[in-house]
Amino acid sequence: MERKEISKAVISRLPRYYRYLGELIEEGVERISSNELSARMKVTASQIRQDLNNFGGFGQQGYGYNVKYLYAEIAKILGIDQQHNLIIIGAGNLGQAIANYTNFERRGFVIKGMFDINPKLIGLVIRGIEIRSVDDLEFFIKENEIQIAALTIPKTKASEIADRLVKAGIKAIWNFAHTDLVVPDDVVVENVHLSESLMRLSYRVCSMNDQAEIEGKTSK
Amino acid sequence: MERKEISKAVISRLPRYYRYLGELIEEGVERISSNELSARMKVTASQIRQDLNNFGGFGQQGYGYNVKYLYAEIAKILGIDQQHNLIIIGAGNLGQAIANYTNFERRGFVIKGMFDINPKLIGLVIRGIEIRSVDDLEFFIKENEIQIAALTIPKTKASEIADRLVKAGIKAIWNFAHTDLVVPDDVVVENVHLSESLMRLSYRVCSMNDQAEIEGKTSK
DNA sequence: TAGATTGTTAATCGATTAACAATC
DNA sequence: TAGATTGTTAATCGATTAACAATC
Repeated sequence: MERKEISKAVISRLPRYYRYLGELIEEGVERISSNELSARMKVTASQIRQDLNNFGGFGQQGYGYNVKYLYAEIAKILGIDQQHNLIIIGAGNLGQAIANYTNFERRGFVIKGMFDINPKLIGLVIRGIEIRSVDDLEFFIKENEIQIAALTIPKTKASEIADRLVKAGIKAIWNFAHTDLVVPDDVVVENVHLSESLMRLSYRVCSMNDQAEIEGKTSK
Repeated sequence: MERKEISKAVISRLPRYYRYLGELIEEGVERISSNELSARMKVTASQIRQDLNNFGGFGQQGYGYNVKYLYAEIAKILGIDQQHNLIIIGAGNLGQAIANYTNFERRGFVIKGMFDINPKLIGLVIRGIEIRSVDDLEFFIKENEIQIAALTIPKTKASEIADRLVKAGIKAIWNFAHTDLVVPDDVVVENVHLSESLMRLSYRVCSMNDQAEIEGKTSK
């Protein structure tokens, strides 16, 4: 069964399609054409059709796409129709923010436990999730069939913990630490580097300022 | 003064270069060739040279790049050699996580205030930053020359607050709400959509599983 | 059936990589 | 000077957009 490799660009657009389709369902819209969706999402209709056709023909000529059907299909593609067991390592503000975000659960991401090294935090319960000692990490992962670990700890500890996670058989790391983790090929790492995001923002603010200056000088 | 438009891909790589150069400085490395850096960062040397040459010739033939100099130059390009005044709107866990992250300050991002609508939070002080009522938003922005607003509030309130921010003269929004904000062309929006990041992770975990299954069937 | 809109192929555009002359 | 490595041009690769035949 030959599986065409899907480009990263396509995959990263899928969640956004999913979000818009969810909104359409809430609005009670039953069907939508690539053209209408294109206008809403500010992407080309061509791109929408190309992206979707990587996974199959979900539409119908002359009709468009059935919103609910497409929504469900994208959920399947993203794997959010299945349950994913998750742990959070690092029970600081960021870890707690994730633990408190109930929407993840609606997408099948079930937070089974939190871990920290701070004795003051260990034993606390957040939204029904207990904070445990990192000493119990390996045992807990196996016992609870944990697939994903969110890493919300300082970068100094990150690679050490990542190694332990890999050895314990974790499938994926959602990495918030400001460092690039080195893991085997069959372990997925998704980085959320907030400081890099903020720097990109800074660049754009500055280049916007420069532009305004130039225009101010030349036109008026 | 003709400014060549720099592609988004290049800009999004700059913070990563910056991070690696910072690590090299810590290690006491004085100079580095595009080839050595390429090996560390797992990108091609060609890409490094191309990326940097968008902004000027920072290297020297036969020598490579001076680490400290390049580090400082990238800081200038990103605008993190300047101070940026920032506010956080939404003093929940995520807002507090950002407020507590002292590294932002080292890059010139100074958090001047936090805002919330919850009376229980208003008046609290986090790391010297007071939580204020959103009623005071417009006054505070003008009084404190705020350029950037981090939006860590639920999506239902996001566009209303975004409109107020734009009217109050904010230059950039760091948007953590799960919605696309509509703002004028001269206002920058940088999105951090955590749920979309988690869905991408989910996709990759699932396609990894599929692959393992296929290989399991065909090879052994 | 006629009109609408998809699925898909072809054309274009942009980004990455390779190659090498310039130069420290 | 000879060796190393950049800056930059050319070649390749991939992603986006346009076009249109297929078909509901």
